[in-house]
Amino acid sequence: MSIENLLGELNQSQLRAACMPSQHALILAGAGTGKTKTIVARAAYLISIGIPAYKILILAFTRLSAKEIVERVKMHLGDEAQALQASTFHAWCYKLIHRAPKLFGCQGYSIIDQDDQGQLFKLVRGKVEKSDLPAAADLRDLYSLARNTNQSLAATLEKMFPEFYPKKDRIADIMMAYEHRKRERRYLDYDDILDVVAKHIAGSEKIRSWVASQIDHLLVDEFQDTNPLQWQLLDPLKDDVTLFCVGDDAQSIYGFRGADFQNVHSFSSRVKGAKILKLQENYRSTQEILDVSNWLLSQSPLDYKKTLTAVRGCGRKPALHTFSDEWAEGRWIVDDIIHRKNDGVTTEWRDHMILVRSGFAARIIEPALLAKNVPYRFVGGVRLLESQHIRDLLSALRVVANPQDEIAWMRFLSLWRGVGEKTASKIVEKTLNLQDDIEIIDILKLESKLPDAAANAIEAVMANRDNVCVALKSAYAVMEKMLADKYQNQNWDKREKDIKAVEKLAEKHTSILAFIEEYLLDPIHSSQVKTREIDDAVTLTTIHSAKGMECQTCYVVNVSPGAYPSSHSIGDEAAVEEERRVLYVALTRAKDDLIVTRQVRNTWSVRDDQGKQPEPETYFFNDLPAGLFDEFMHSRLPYIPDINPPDGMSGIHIGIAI
DNA sequence: AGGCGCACTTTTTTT
DNA sequence: AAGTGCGCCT
Repeated sequence: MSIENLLGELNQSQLRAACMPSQHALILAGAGTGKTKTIVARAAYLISIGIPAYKILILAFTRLSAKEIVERVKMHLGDEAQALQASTFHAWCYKLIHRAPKLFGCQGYSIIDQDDQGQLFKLVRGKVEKSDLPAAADLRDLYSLARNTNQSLAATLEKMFPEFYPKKDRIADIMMAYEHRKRERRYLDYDDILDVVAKHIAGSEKIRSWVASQIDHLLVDEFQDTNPLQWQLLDPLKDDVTLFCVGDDAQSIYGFRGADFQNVHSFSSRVKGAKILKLQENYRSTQEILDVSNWLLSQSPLDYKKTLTAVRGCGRKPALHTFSDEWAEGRWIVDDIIHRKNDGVTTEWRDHMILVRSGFAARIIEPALLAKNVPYRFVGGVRLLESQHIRDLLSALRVVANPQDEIAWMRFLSLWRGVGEKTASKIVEKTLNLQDDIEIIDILKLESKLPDAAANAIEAVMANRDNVCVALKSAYAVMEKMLADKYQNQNWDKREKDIKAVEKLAEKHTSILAFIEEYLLDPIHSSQVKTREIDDAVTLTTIHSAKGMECQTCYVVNVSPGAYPSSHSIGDEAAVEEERRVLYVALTRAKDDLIVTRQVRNTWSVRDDQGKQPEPETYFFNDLPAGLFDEFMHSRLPYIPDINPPDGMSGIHIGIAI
């Protein structure tokens, strides 16, 4: 295909955006209006008028969508687009640091992920009463949000954990201790990756112009989900780099990570001479689906100024099904998929997408899919390198690659029987300042509490430090027994398969650190590994991971009172509005059929002392107008939002279709 | 003291 | 599935 074909597929506003002169632009594009298509066309257009592909950088939100955009451009232009780059903000910044570590003051640093960050907070927080200070994970989230939003610790604390506000001085001490420890151990956490680059770009003209010289055009997808820290990265480049930002403020769903749609609303005042364009025609869905989505937004106190119109016109009416409990809901969805495929409503498994709010919620759907042998892939589950057993194994590699890696040492040492937190930290004190392999092994062998296998595992990795795959295999050979014992009652069979998968991934790498860092920033999901060979499968996904996706038939699960909005958000208007947008994103994924399901009772919603659910007055479907959905009741209980189940009957009702 | 095993809760969302 | 609390063991 050629550039002419590609541009020929665009409507007038898309074409105007794609073929803009070299000038800053913000494209406000509603759901399904061809956002990705426009970015693809823009990149292809720029290349076609002679901009070198390597001088175009596309920043997308996930690596999946980055990859997709590049592939689509390549499909149209072929070799010309070979050098086109697309990545996430994190991957882009990491590459810069990696290319010039000295320039950014990060020589010899290694990246730690969220889990490691939590471990480090645990170390510096120490053991205290649970009510005395926030948990380590909460301290980490607090720290991260403050950085991503460029706000003070005090302000962030007041918003996030007001009950701990009086302890802000002690919490500040912990933050300082964390930063000190992090520097000392030469760790970079996820936020550091962006922060380090942002600070250096802002602080050094030399660095700024070096970065700017690599890029002529910067195309940013999902702009509504960028946060102030990310804007700090873009802002200093705008005199040399042309920005093309695409977003939809009605789809901003990353507030918990500091996403700030000020980045959208203030664009024209921040970027002088910026052109603002709008894409309003929806090509994805039928009008009935958009009616529901439009209605949801119209109920908001915020004015999104969005009413999508379907170019495709009318189709089938969305359905709303109510069940007595989540198991009946899950079973029905799977049966419905099977019926649709059998009846020829759809032809492939891949024509179906099940959207859940949380990875946890998918655990109800998965067994139902498995029970009926429906092939599926789960997007947004546990990432391979995040699972405990993989981290256990990798800790042996990490301490060899970087003997200063305290977190990895702690994990590796505490794996062995007889060694807990205290003994491990005593051993770490001795090994931490050593660089020499032989000295480290000697120390480990002298520890009476540590089994010989521990030293053997490290020795095996040291002997193969330049071949990750062999290092992994030899470490596993020594650690297998211990790991099998540790996880004997926790799906060891499944975990063992993951380990084999990691060994396979390692084949493509030599350096241990490069291997780990690639998959930290570019995560592989464990379910992806298992089902890679199946290419026709139902997609099961969290709504957050479904951004940018679309599907013929979409099931939006558990749109129950207490879930939309989640009872955790009630009382916080901004949080409730974000939940509304989450639901909006879910509804607008559907092309032909939208099926919303819910439960009479929501098992997980917060209850008060009497076991009653909170007043569901904020439930998004409270004032649902008749006629938007075809409604179906599968429960013997009538649908009453705030119901107290009679004693002894909770959760045992089997749904009967009426 | 330190570690282990058991029972218990408690789950947003992601780079 | 993983974190936390508690009592018992070495």
